[in-house]
Amino acid sequence: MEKSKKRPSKLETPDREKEKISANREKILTTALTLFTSRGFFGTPTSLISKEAGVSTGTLFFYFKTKEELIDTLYRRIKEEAAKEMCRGIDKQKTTEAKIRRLGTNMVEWGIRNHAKLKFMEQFAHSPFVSTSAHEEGMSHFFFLGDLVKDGIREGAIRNIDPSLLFHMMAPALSGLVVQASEIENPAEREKIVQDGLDFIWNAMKA
Amino acid sequence: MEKSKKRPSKLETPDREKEKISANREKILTTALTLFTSRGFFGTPTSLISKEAGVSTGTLFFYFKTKEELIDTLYRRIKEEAAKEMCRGIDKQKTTEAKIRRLGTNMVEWGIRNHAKLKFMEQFAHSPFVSTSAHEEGMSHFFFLGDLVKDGIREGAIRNIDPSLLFHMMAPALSGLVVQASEIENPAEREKIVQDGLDFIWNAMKA
Amino acid sequence: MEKSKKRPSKLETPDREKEKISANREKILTTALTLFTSRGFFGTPTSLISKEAGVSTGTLFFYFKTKEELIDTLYRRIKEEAAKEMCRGIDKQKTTEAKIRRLGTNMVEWGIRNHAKLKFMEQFAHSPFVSTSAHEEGMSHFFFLGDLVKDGIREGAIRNIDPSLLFHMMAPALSGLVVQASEIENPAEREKIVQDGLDFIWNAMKA
Amino acid sequence: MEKSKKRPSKLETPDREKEKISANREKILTTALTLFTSRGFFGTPTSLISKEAGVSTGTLFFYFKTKEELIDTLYRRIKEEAAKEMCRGIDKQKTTEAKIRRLGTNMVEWGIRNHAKLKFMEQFAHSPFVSTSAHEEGMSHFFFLGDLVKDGIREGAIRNIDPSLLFHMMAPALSGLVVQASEIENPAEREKIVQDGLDFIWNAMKA
DNA sequence: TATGAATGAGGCTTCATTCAT
DNA sequence: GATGAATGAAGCCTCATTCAT
Repeated sequence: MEKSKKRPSKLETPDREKEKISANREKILTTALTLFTSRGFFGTPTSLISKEAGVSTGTLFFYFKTKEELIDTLYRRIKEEAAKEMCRGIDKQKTTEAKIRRLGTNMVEWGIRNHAKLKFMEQFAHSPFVSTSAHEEGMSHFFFLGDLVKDGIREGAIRNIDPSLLFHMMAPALSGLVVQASEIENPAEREKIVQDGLDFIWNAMKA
Repeated sequence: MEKSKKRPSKLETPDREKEKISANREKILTTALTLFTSRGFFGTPTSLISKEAGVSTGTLFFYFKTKEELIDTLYRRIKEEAAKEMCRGIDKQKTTEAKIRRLGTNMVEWGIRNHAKLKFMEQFAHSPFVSTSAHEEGMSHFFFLGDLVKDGIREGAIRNIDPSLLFHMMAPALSGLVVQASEIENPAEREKIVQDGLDFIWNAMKA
Repeated sequence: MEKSKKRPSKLETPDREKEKISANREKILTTALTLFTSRGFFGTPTSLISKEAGVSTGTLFFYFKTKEELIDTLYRRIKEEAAKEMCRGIDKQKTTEAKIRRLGTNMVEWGIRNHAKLKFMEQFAHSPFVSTSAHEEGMSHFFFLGDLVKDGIREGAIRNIDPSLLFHMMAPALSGLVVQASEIENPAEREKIVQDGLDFIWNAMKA
Repeated sequence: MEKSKKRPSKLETPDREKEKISANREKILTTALTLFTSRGFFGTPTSLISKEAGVSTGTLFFYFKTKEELIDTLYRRIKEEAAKEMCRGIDKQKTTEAKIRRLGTNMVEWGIRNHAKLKFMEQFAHSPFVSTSAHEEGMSHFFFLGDLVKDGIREGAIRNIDPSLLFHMMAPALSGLVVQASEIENPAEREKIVQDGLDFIWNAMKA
């Protein structure tokens, strides 16, 4: 209704204002991540988040207008980070198979280093607590996957089936692999699992 | 005044009376199923369930001691039904591949006829709202799958990888297929999708 | 969104269901009346109302969906009662002057017997806390006043000025009289004030 | 660093410094006036006032220790202004009637030019949000009215009734007139209404 | 003077659950 | 079996006010 007259930002603050940085804001996000994954969205009162984060209720609602906005922010961030991590080094791979395998490895490695984030994504991937717009934004980061698949089909490396179907079967399978792999401590064993899993996926889709 | 006229216990339903039958009870379960899938567990107050079911709050809590017990009952029922449906006619199939394919077709057909139940399973498969015991009981109905896989590996029909990993990649992939297929109206198109999906899965696991 | 399927009311309950009678409901209304007049709308937390009424928070919100609905109900009731009281015996008066005087006397007497209600009306007559619809309903009970004035003008008993203007000057003047009169204990003195006040009003409007 | 350069105290504003002058302070007062009249006291958070005034929360509380002090200041100012306006040119009128009529005209004209202030006075005239002391100070500006009435009675121009009663009936009637008149755009029509209204009032009180 | 992040008490409302009828 | 009024803990969020910069 009323537009905030956005005072001209001082020179010191460059214009990437979208994501203000603030120690408290970050503490809240980190704490919320942990709590949401371990207790669920409704199982985590905002009062608990602020207490655990060491700030007051007021502070939480100063940074996030609603509880939903908090989870949305978290969701967007993590999806973006995951997507970025996923495609790391993919363009250096020559074959489609190599790309797919690299992508899987990336995901597994990220999942192991970021257990909480992985669980968060698993839990809220289809959750109604996350706004549609956040879901869409989150999804958008993975569009490159669709392209990769289409290219693979065109080149004859991937079986010619509906890319959407392929995506909706491959993604949860990969997800399952990451979860299984990330639960294994021993690096050698884990490597074995990951390779088996990637075989599974690649066999499923290869032409 | 006369208490418990010792109801004639039919042979099929011995008196472990876990599942009392009553019109109101059923109405509550049916209503809850729809509401839970469309609004989520916390988004569905018990008062709404009872109102929509046309009974009083008291009645709901007469049949189910807590809200959790209601969702547990629902979960157990549906998992059991899904498992029963899944293995229908499997023993008549000769090869492992045929069995796997039959199983997939069963699931898809059931998913189409029982959209609400499918969504319910998707939503609450990993949900903390469902008690651990219900989750375990639900899972137990699918043990036969593990056996099927192990047999397949022993026979050399299925690739020799950790059955648990295989299960945790195959199950969500199948799930994805059912969801995708059940969203397609045209039977011919759907059949195509299903076959492609089953190819995907079988290629993934075959030796 | 969803219409309550209004079960067929049992024979014992005649169909004037609009205003359910319930000891608790009445206690809440009475308590709220007192508190609102002495502390204002925002100065009176719902928790205080329920505490003073001797019921739980839940009970208050069982009978009134929101705090606003509570004040609305109160407002409608009191306006209706006041209007009913105001026109008591007016049709028995022959002249317009007699009618106006009778009406004034009625108001004063009612105001003295119902001090809290009088203050409530004074305070919330133009208040934004009361919904527009309640304001309109409340006003509607006083339409007969407009008719009375118009009749008076037609008959030549009242000066020919815009009835709306007349109403908006007479009403608050009468209101002022009631308040002033109701603060006087001694009946004789009070009677004097009332007569002076009515003279004031009648002289103002008479042709 | 140099503190209080001992501002040159103009003769008109001796240093009782009750009313500091500052652009920001004035902006806050103006904004608050508008917001309070359109949204009420409790409906207007201090944060909204400061935002709309284009200053920070801190600044608002620098000039006004509390929210109540803000409304008090506003109330005192407006009452004083209204009273000053009301008696403009009254001493030049010879008869009591002329004085009363002049006073009414003054009020109406001021009310039209200062709609927000008029509404503010209407709304907070009996409000508990305004401190008693502010109410008393505000009232004191209108004492001259009491004197005018008493004089009128002594001279036989005004009917001999309790001046307090008269005041409490006349004031709201006049108030009603101002509101009604100020809602009319057309100057000629308005003039008509004002004259009718003043007739109403004068007839009410004349001997 | 001016800023705006930080505070925390307190307000309104929801909802699972009980129990007398 | 069935009803629905009653309960009260707990949740989300607002907002006046402070204070370090």
